[in-house]
Amino acid sequence: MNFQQFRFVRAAVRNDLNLTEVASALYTSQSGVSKQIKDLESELGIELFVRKGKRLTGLTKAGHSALQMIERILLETENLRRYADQYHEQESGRLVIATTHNQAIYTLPGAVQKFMKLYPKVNIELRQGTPKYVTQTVINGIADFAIATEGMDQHAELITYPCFSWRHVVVVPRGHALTKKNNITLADVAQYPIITYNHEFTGRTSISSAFVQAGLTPDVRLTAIDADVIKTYVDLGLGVGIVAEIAMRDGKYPNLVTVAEDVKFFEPCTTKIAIRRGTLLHSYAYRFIEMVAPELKEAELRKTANPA
Amino acid sequence: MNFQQFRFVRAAVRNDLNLTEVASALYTSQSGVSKQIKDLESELGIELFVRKGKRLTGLTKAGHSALQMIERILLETENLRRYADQYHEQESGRLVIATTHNQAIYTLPGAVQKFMKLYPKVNIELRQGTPKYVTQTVINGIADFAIATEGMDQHAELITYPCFSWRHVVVVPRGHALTKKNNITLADVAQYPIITYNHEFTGRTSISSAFVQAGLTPDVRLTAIDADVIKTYVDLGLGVGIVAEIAMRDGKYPNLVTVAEDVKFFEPCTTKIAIRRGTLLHSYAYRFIEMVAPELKEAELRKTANPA
DNA sequence: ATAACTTACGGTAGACGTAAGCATC
DNA sequence: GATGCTTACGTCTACCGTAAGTTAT
Repeated sequence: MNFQQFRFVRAAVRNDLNLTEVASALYTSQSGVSKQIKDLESELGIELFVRKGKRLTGLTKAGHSALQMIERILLETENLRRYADQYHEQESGRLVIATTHNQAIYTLPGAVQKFMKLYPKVNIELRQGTPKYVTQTVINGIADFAIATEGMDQHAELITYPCFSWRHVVVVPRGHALTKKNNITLADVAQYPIITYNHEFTGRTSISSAFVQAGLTPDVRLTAIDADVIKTYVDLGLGVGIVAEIAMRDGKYPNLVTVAEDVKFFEPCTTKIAIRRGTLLHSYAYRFIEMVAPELKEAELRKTANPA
Repeated sequence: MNFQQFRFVRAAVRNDLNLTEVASALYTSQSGVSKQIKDLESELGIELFVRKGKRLTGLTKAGHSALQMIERILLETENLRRYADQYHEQESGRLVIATTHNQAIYTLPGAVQKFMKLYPKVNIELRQGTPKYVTQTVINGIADFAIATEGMDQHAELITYPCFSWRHVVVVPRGHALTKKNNITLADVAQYPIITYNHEFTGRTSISSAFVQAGLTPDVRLTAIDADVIKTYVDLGLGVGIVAEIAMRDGKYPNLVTVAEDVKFFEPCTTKIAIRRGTLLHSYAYRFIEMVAPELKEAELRKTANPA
């Protein structure tokens, strides 16, 4: 039993049981991976993987349980290494952040800029994707933490911390009919084609529920993954946009205006930071989080994510 | 980083930082231990031990935290091995039970006998000692579980399960004055020299508190670690014995009788089984526990000792 | 003076990589 | 036939043990 074997097993599961991929992902030879896994199985006296001839097709029942233990052991070993690193006052390394487009482009830039000045030797990686991808990336330990708004609360493996709240706003080109109307209602908005986020990719619960509650079925003509695409099409006069208010603060589309911003058609959304339970981060990761949400202090995060 | 290094660090702390002892305990060379520990320290980039010249004198602050992580990693690795063993339906191995004399001699024999028939290839080791030794042995992972009455509830690392309750009884030689008296009180008992358990070694809270509550200061003339010694001296007429009622069921001292057994001078004691939290036992260990306390089922023990 | 850790060094087991073999798709 | 796992084998790293060196008690 050694850590390398554990890493191979974990990677095998994460790479669809393709040992060739595992080998390339972990920068080693395929035959070595194969042998180490077999060695581990023989030492434990149980088969971890179901094999069909020479192909791995799944985990055995025992393998499933063993995998959980192995993942925990590796997690804690990585914690130990990170702990040592930070004790060492190390200020170089990697910082992997899983996030969605909205956060990557509208909320993170300020923190990233500050962080890069403070820790010039830390390599920042933004892993951008859907909420599902974001949570998976953190659960797998590929990213140190996540910043996103949707899809992070349903996972027992994650612990989430609220950062800030915001609402969706209605956006139209300057001079649009809605800009001339007073006392705008959601029904008024629903009379125009809607351009907003793709549900599957971005989550837009608060938007949908607002229309449902008002008894309206909006004509969602076009959906996109990020606000910039949406704004581009609204700018072209193809419909009324609904985007996060933070997406309107960059002033890059001078021809677009928000309407009835005081009406608050939609329930607020809360952007959260998620850390995998039991994960200890580098000290600079906590610094980064504090830059995004100053009220989230390292001591608190460490305590809640690592009870005991 | 490898498991051997972790084992060396753990053993170093458990063997008073004496690496020579560590080497002999783990059946390896002293120089190897020394080198591996240094290698680990250099890989982590932190000193785990405080050194005074060539002698280890303590743990550093970082070493203290690292030790906790290391112990947890080793614990879970041992769990993995045991899990595999039991999946393998393995019926050979070791079963280490930490216990006190009283349990070793009066409650365990029946279970041990049954167990040895059922699992002839399992080596049973009874680690007998004081309550403090018993708890320490389980916390260190040297014993699989403990059976004892006192001193196990104060440890957060342990989870205890009540097995059965019993009381202490008053024992005298046949024909003793107390056997002729009716309506015996504790005050009557206190008029004679008392022979009972050594407080430090065995714990005798319920005995002491009974006398305190009755406003009596008994003349505890002789204390011993085990009931057989006590009974021997009572048999010689040197005083009145107070022993666990279970110790009177063997019939080996035909000249001794209990007095006023219906009076119940002392509060009941509960003998408990303790498992270190996070420890997974061999299946045969659960079988043994069920033999001692049939209501303690494997599923329940595994669930409570291994949440998540 | 003794106990105890470190350093040096040679031997060996085990991990790694290349290449060939064989089983699925 | 292509992909992908296993087996075989040579290489080399790194762990282990012996022995000598060094530092506290």
